[in-house]
Amino acid sequence: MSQAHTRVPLTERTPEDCPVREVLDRVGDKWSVLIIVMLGRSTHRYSELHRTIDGISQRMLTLTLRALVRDGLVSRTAHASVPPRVDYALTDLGHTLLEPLTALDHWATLHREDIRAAREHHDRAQAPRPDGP
Amino acid sequence: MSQAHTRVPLTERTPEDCPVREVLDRVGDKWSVLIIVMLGRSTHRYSELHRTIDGISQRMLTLTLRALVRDGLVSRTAHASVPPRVDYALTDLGHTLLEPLTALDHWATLHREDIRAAREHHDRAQAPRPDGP
DNA sequence: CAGCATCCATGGAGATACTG
DNA sequence: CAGTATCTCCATGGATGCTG
Repeated sequence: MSQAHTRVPLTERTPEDCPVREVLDRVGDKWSVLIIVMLGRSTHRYSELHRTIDGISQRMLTLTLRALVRDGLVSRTAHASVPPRVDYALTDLGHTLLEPLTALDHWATLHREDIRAAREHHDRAQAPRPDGP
Repeated sequence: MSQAHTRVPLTERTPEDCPVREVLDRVGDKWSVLIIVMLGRSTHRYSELHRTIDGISQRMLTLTLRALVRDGLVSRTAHASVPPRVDYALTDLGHTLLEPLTALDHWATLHREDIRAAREHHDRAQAPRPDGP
């Protein structure tokens, strides 16, 4: 870790140059973060994730897991037992991602109400007036 | 800001309970981060953003800016001059978001090659065999 | 149990043309 | 200059049924 930063603060200007965007492209979808966080706590089987995540379809769970495995963030371990058993766990790489996500989470927890407030304020500002414009 | 953390580490389990997901829902889209980062450096006018972001359509620029303004992350200042001039800037709230985004950026910069490598490795593993399966 | 395959609805996002 | 208005396309994602 000596040359990694050629001083490109956050982004240059194009979506492709931007590392943050790369992460968000992989993890900014609807389910990845949930899964990563779940696996950050402990290893889980497919069915556990399916039950716990609540709202996710088999399709999306499978697709998302595959993507995460492909990117080396999650490991997949299939046990050749009679009722098949597959465990998913965070890789070391996946664990390192947990930290910046936690930072984001702290921000979100601290400011979610600010956003809510701003939005309501803004909506109230030029909202549809009940008795006409 | 004293009771904000009832100890919900990152997510409970549902997408709705999860603050991180809330942020990603607002900022995980294709352009928000780019804009936030641009504005993190300095105030910019509409046309500057449109030129600089490169690839963004007027439609998406407008929509994204509106959403950011609505959420209180960006401020919009219209100067009533002859050629209209509108400046966009980060609000204080927007600036605080810059920090966790920077954390994400550092992670991305550090590990983008790990992901690339993992993906290539994985793709090579059970890739389409040239001479049939 | 742990998926895969298929169909289908939604809306995110680009291209283009027009306006205050 | 700083947007709006339409049209359209396609990726995301849900529901359902089948399989090793």
